Amino acid sequence: MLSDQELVRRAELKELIEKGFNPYPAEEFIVSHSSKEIHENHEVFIENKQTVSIAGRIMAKRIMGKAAFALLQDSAGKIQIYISKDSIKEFQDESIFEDIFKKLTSLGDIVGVEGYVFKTKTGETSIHVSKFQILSKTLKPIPIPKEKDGKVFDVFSDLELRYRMRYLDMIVHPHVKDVFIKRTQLVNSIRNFLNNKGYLEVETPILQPIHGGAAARPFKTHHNALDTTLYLRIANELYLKRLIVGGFDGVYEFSKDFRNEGMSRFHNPEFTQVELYVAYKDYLWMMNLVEEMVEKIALDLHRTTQVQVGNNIIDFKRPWKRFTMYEAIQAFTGHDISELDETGVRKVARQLKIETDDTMDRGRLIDEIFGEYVEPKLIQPTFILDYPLEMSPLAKKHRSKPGLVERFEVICNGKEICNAYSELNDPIDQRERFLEQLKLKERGDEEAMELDEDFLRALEYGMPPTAGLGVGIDRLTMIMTNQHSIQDVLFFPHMKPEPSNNPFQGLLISPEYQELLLKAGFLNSSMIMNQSPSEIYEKLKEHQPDISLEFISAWFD
RNA sequence: GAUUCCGUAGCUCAGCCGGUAGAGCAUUUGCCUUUUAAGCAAAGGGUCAUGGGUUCGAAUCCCAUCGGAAUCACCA
Repeated sequence: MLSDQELVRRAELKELIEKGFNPYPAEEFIVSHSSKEIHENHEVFIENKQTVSIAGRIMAKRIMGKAAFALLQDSAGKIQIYISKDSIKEFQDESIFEDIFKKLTSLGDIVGVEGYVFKTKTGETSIHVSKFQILSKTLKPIPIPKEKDGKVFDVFSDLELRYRMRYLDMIVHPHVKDVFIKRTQLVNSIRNFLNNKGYLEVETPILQPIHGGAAARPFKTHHNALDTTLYLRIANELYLKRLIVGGFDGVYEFSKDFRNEGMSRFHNPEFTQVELYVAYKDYLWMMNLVEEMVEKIALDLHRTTQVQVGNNIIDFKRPWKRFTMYEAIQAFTGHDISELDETGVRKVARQLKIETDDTMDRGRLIDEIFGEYVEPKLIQPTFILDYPLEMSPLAKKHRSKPGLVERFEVICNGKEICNAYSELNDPIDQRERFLEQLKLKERGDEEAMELDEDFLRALEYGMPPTAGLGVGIDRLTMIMTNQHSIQDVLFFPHMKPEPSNNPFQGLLISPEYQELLLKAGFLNSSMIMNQSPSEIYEKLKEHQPDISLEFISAWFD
């Protein structure tokens, strides 16, 4: 069903065609200036009565009989146009104003105009239009907010619709684009930084027969020709390390990774990391690189190391604070757990009112204490180093502290933004760590890592000592652009699939029974699949007594 | 998964101790040649998320379902 406004626009479209105007012309429209360029040079342009041509979307229309003002929005901003019977009659037929602009141009339509720059009585730089043309007719009304004295009216604020229809969101809220421009600048900043260091950007498989490199549940798919199971990668770590084995000194990849887990303002099923591996380096060296790189990102994006995030100002200026995990826990809880065994740590955890259970080993307990008492309090970028071995099956054992690995994370604004190790390159130790993971898997840990024989084989051929790093691009972008939710730094955040016009999609049910189902309160396929055939039978019987249970059961096949 | 809140016109929202569905913007028509939330005059537009219950009567009260948001939990 089309709304009255949609019907009106379709009628306008028809009339345009009947009058001989193509509402979607093929020819190039030559744009001479952007709205921004005109505003920036308005004094010169006005003095010279500079002729400009500009294209964009009509965002406001104010008609006063034989003259009118409209706001044109292009990718750079907005500019007012003035169009009247007199302003165009020298170059085009008067009817272009009377019929086309006044009657057949709607808010949201994309138009092209030509004219000279001038200033109105009220002092607004505008274009005095001599030629007007519709370049694309819109069929749906656009929820345009109004603005006066800094107050905004009728903001298009439905988050679901904004995320589902990001194109509409950005038309209506152009500033949304700024976040994404910053995101690309951030990626470019990292890429330039790593390229300047001489590291090679590479691509590795997204479809993997064994999902490795992280602890997470994967998305599973199937390759028909080979009749094998494949997984969307949860990380690319093990492939990049194979490249280090193969002889590259430094490789990195911007990697879309996929994790089949819950969603929140910090989690999207697909997200982006940059991973970097550098041969002959260790995690201490990597800390300096991270500091330098993130400081540079802040400078590239903001020309200062200080970034406003929520109520805090975060300063990325080097050097950042460094704590070992034990030091951090002692600093924030007063407990020194460095010498305690599992029982001792559990006792401390209980004192700190942390819920514990018997499946938690020492490493997990420490992580809980850290996550509860330390992480949320670290606002300024802070290195936490030397993690318990149990939680890091791919990290090298600490050179001097038994039970720990050479690993660091950077915590910023209460969240992890990167993770790095001196990479484990001892193939025998690595095999043992994988076997530990298998034991966890047998105990029901769905996120324990798989044993990857080919990766072990690669290590057996020898991997140089290597430092590795993973940086969460989405979370870093959230901090660098002061966004509260990961959905605000992804153009198209994951959403539940939109209900289609056929609510019973995926089920073989004829239209007459669909009607019956709707009448009985079954609105879509999931509501049907959640019920047993006999439950549905009982309900449908009330509306249509002669229906049979067998008939309904067939829908489930 | 838990708790709380929300779903009324294209957009933003009001109406909710039960009694004929409202406003502004948007849309349509008329007037208006420097307006800027333009103005003035008029008109059209709603299965009040869905299904059921209570009732003489439900947008309003109750139950269930669907969808969304926030916080928490999960995400080493």
